[in-house]
Amino acid sequence: MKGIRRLAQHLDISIGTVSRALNGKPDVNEATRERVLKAAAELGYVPNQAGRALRSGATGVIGFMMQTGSEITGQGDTFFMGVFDGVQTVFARHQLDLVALLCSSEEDPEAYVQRIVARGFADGLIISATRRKDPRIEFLAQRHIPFVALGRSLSDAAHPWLDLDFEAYATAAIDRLVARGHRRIAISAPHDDVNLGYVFVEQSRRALAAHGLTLDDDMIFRSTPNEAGGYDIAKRLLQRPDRPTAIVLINESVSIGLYRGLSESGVRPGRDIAVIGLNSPHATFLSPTLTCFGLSLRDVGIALAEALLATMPAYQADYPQGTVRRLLQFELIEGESDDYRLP
Amino acid sequence: MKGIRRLAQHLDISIGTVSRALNGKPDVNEATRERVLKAAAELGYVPNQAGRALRSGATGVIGFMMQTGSEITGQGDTFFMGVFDGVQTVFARHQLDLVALLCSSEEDPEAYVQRIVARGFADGLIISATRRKDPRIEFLAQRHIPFVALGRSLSDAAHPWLDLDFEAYATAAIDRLVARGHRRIAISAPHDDVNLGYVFVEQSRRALAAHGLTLDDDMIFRSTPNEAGGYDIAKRLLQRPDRPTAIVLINESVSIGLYRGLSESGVRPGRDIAVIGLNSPHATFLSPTLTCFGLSLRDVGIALAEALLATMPAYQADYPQGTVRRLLQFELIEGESDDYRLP
DNA sequence: GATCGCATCAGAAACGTTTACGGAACCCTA
DNA sequence: TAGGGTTCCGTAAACGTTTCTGATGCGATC
Repeated sequence: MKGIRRLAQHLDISIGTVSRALNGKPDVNEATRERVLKAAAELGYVPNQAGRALRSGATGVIGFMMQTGSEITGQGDTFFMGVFDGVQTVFARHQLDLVALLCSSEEDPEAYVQRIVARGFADGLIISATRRKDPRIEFLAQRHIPFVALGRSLSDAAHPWLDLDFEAYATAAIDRLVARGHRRIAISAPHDDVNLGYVFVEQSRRALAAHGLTLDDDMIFRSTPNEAGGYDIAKRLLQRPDRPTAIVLINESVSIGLYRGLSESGVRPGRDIAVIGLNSPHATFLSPTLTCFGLSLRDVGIALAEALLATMPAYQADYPQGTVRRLLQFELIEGESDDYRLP
Repeated sequence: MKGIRRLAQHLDISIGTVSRALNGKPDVNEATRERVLKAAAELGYVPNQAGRALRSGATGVIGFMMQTGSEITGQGDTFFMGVFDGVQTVFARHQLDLVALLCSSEEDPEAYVQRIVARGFADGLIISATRRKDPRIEFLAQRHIPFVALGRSLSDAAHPWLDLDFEAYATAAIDRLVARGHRRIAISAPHDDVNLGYVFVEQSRRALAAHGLTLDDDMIFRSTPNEAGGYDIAKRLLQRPDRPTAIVLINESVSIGLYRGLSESGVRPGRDIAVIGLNSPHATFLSPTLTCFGLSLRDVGIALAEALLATMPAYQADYPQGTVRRLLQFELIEGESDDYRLP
């Protein structure tokens, strides 16, 4: 005898009642419920996932989809670890378990999502590394699977999403550099396919225009969003006759690579060139310290979790239902890397 | 009509036969199997996870347990991503899905594992951040749950594990520094509770002894295994009258923090002190470049996957059964940080 | 020509849970 | 006392698979 049957037998009670007691259903005597709860704890009873999922369709699991072995997102896992932490603090209140769905770079993300959904693996999904055109979104929206996307897309589907305000970042960084006298400002840019890349370039252009400046194409340094990319940017940048006096970067890895590339030529951030970075947990541990914009990853996670629960009817008591669309703001962390000023 | 029933109806065949055809069972005509496979692909049929798990106990999922929000393991950045990538390349050959089981730091890891197992969530487990005394191991071994531990423990249970050879690292690093004339060598150490901490300190002691040197207690710099810890080490180290001339570190975050702490005082690794680090993907992007020992994270993942499958009877055709216990070796990546030599 | 073995398939039970339904006991009211 | 409501609980069906047990047809064997 196993599972709920064992528990029922032990209490000399029917399995139906045990189930109702455990799930907080109304029609069960409070005294009985106490007994059941106590016995369950003692016997270490945990409902079998498969049985529950099969009958009720609910798994108690939320999946966070992320890609492994991928060079395109450039987010290391300190990023996700921080976000996970935030998500979990919210989910813990609702007995929801968070698991990371690891989609190999060998597999098509859309096929992966379809598989996961068809298998009935999770009650809801958080998808990350959203592309501008992302078929996962249409698929999930059409099937009414509860989900939230970390990153905007071009999709028409009225789906919930959360994103970091890269426009505000571009504006703030450029304004800061212009105020310090810079006129030839370079930016780094990842693949246009991810939203950050597109948005960041366009907004930088507008921010410069607001100061009567233009963003020349050769001031846009495209690269892979990792150390090698940053290193490469440094090399390309240094051999320019009209070398930019400042550069705005889009993640930590690029910053570290750039630092290395510059230092090999004796060029020091903050003294010979101004550098502003983004989302750099190590910012204060680089040398010189990196001026960057960042935010609490935990807060990102919390916002994600709340946005997801807001789409799930089962939680409408706690979270006002609706499709959340929200931009999270960065905060400035001042360092030495942009101390370089021009008259 | 849904699921396998729909498929069976569409083919005018019984559901039993469909199931057997899909699962490669022997007693089904090859022509029928072809038809079933074709129809399944066309209709996009994917077996429901819950149904399958309930009946057969097999989920097709392997869980990689890791802790979030924890300060103790100190494995930051790309460590897990690299490992995942390796694990997946092996699993992909067997239609196994890898998911990361995220155990919040709020929850007791043993309770978490019990919950996951009782729910029948996965067919096998990879546990990381193994402690010297780790109740998860006894629990899993006793229940005969297929699992492999990343990291050794003191457990008597004859369980499979995989670990990095920290002893060899300690020996190699110390030998290298001694050969360069160093006599006052410091080491950094994380919590003794994680195996790395214990093993590393003890082996460093032995390695020094082999050269007629002793490891004084005040040359063991305990710290949290992150940037703040490394920074703190630098500060403590610099105010010593008998300042060590070399230091051996245990991960990348500590190295970065130490670099920062040193540079604030104008002390430069490789010129004023010798530094050797461990497992540092950014090693060549630091300035000066960090001499460190590292290995392919992908290989770690592959070894983990193979060790796990070697414990699962279902895969004995491909992987000789047995309990793998294996130490993975580091390789030296030479940098500038240990250029500092003494006569 | 009866028997056996083999290949192939249909049918049904089982996995552990949730939940719709109905029944028993009890209290209240007319 | 009959009727109706409420509270609590037991029963059984259902979820989508896998797998066990037979059944059928057919060729080979004696």
